[in-house]
Amino acid sequence: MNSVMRKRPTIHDVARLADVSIKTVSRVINAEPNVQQDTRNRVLVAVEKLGYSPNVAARGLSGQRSYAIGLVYQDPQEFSYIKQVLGGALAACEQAGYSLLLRPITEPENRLLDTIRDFVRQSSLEGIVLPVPLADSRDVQMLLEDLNVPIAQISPRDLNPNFIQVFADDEAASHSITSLVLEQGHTRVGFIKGIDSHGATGLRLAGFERACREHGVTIDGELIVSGHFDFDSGRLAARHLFDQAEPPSAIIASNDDMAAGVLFEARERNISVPEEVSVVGFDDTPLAQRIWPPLTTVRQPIHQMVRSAVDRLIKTVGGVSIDDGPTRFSCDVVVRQSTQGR
Amino acid sequence: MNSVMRKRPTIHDVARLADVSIKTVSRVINAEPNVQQDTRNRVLVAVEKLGYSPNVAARGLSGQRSYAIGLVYQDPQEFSYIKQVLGGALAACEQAGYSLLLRPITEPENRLLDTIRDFVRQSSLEGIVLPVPLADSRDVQMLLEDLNVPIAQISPRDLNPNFIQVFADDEAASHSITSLVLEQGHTRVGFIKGIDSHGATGLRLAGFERACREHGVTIDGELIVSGHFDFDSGRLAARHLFDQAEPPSAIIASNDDMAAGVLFEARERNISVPEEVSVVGFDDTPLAQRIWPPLTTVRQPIHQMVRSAVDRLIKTVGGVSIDDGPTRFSCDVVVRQSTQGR
DNA sequence: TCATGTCACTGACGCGTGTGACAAACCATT
DNA sequence: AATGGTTTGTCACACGCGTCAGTGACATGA
Repeated sequence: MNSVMRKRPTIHDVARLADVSIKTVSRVINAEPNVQQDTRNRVLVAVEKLGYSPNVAARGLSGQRSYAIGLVYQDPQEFSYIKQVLGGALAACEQAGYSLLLRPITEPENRLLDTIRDFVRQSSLEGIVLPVPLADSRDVQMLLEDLNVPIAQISPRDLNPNFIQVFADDEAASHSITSLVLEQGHTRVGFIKGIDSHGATGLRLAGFERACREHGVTIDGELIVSGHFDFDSGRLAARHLFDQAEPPSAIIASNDDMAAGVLFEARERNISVPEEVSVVGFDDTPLAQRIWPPLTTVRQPIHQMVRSAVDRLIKTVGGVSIDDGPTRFSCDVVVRQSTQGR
Repeated sequence: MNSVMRKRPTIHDVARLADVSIKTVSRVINAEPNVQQDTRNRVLVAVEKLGYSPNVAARGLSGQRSYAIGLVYQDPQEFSYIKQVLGGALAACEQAGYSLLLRPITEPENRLLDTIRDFVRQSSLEGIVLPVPLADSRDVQMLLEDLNVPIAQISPRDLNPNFIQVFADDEAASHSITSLVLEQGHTRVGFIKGIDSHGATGLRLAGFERACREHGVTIDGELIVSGHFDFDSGRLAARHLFDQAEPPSAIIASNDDMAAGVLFEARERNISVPEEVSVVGFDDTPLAQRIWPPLTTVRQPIHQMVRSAVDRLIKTVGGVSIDDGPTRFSCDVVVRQSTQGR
């Protein structure tokens, strides 16, 4: 241990160097008004010189704040969704000087509330980000309301102007991609729904149905099957569709993982894609480009959505009142090789 | 705002309820000796009753600690590796009452050191977890040594008994899976290396070569090509191998993403897998089960590896000296349908 | 001239916890 | 009865920052 033990500079060191009081330094750091320009400059120079950054612990202790927000998510097989949520949340937190704490949920449902309560307590969280499907849990909402912790919901089912909410425009996206398929001449189109409790599930189905109506294609109830947003349920659904007397010539899955299941099942049955059946997914996960054929799919701006939500969450906990209400983001259709006309 | 504003209980509240001094509560909480059993129990009951947990900010402020460790990682396309690293690190942190802070790296190399320095400073990190390839950066190592922050390296290239390091037994794993292929009768086996700076790259190649020697198969330098651990480089490497006068009947890729590239390229050329060429990967990512055919691959116990590393990191920063040195974990071969005998 | 208000800045205090010195009470063993 | 260890309590202080009351200095208007 021959290296010099440099202690972290404190606000006092800065104050001494800039020849002002610590309060003035504090004002500069926190961008408060009422500081003369040249005083402000002196302080900033001193901060730079010492490499000062405020001690989060002390700041939190004194201000009764933690500058921490939490992200609670269900730990899925296909992780790319959460990866993007994470990225967006981190970006927002970093910019605002907050730290982001993670809590993946794997426990059975009954321990969920305790887990979240402990999470909030232990880390004194000031806010919580809830992606689907947790965003929809009434219990969780009530718990956090009770704990007085504001939440940001990512794509929840129910609109609520009192909460911070962001959505992808699932109905429009589904309408776009369905129209694409219909305009390629498909008339029997299968649709694989997601989990009913997801808000996106209903909207994606609605967009599908609207596109069908607009293109004068009759909707066959037999062609609408349920899935659970995972690979296996996609396979199962595909099996169901392929086994019909008059199977569809195109299948729209509500996410990429299920679309991958469809491709897998088609492959097992020697049904060629896209020649015999077109397949589309949702989400544009990395998987979409790695399977064969590469998936035509819809890309949601998840990163930006979450970033926007967390920005607002941070403003809220910081005492700035906002009135944006729920925000809806538009999606892009990404055409690849799993679709073709007939 | 009609809900009662319950304040967080403090150590004083616990002391009052248990009818002891705060010092004694502190002794119990921090597992210090010299507390009688029934006193300890009284305190624990009070803690339970109040739902008390020590204020991290105050504790950190007082003890000059932050109870935070950081995870710095390069943000790759294929995220499942980091997902597991994250899981292992979180598990270790949660158990020890630490919080884990994340810093994905997307910036150009030259800002890397500044980014890490800021990260450590701002959050007063007590330790840092470095997965590959960051674990290998000499610059980063020196920076953190200079900042006096211990590091845990996940699968670094160079053995160093002074650092906390964990490894998968890549040589043995590669030997196993290569033997599997050779015993199926393949004699021309292609091998796609990873990035040279990765420690695993050399070891996986070594295991491959040892298996070849043991099975009396001559190693053709033409069949060993380089990749970068990503899908595109896997495709490129496959192109190179398929274009040879005498192409291999089996290809071993150093990770799943590259193996997926091989499958993709084979598919584009109508080369059937596994009938005409067997393909194996490494890592057992979710992708391995979703592409067609499902990949024979190697599963590393990444979660456990990281958990063990972070456990030791936390012990180290907590002042407990450890003498385990680098630890090596064994891997499992997962046989699926991308390989067959000839 | 004086009252009033605004601006720039100061300094003591408190946030909740850990630490360490010290003392008091209790216990078991000589 | 003397000794020494164990258990518990008391008290003061430190940690670094935000808060808040308060102090001059200066300008404005009556």
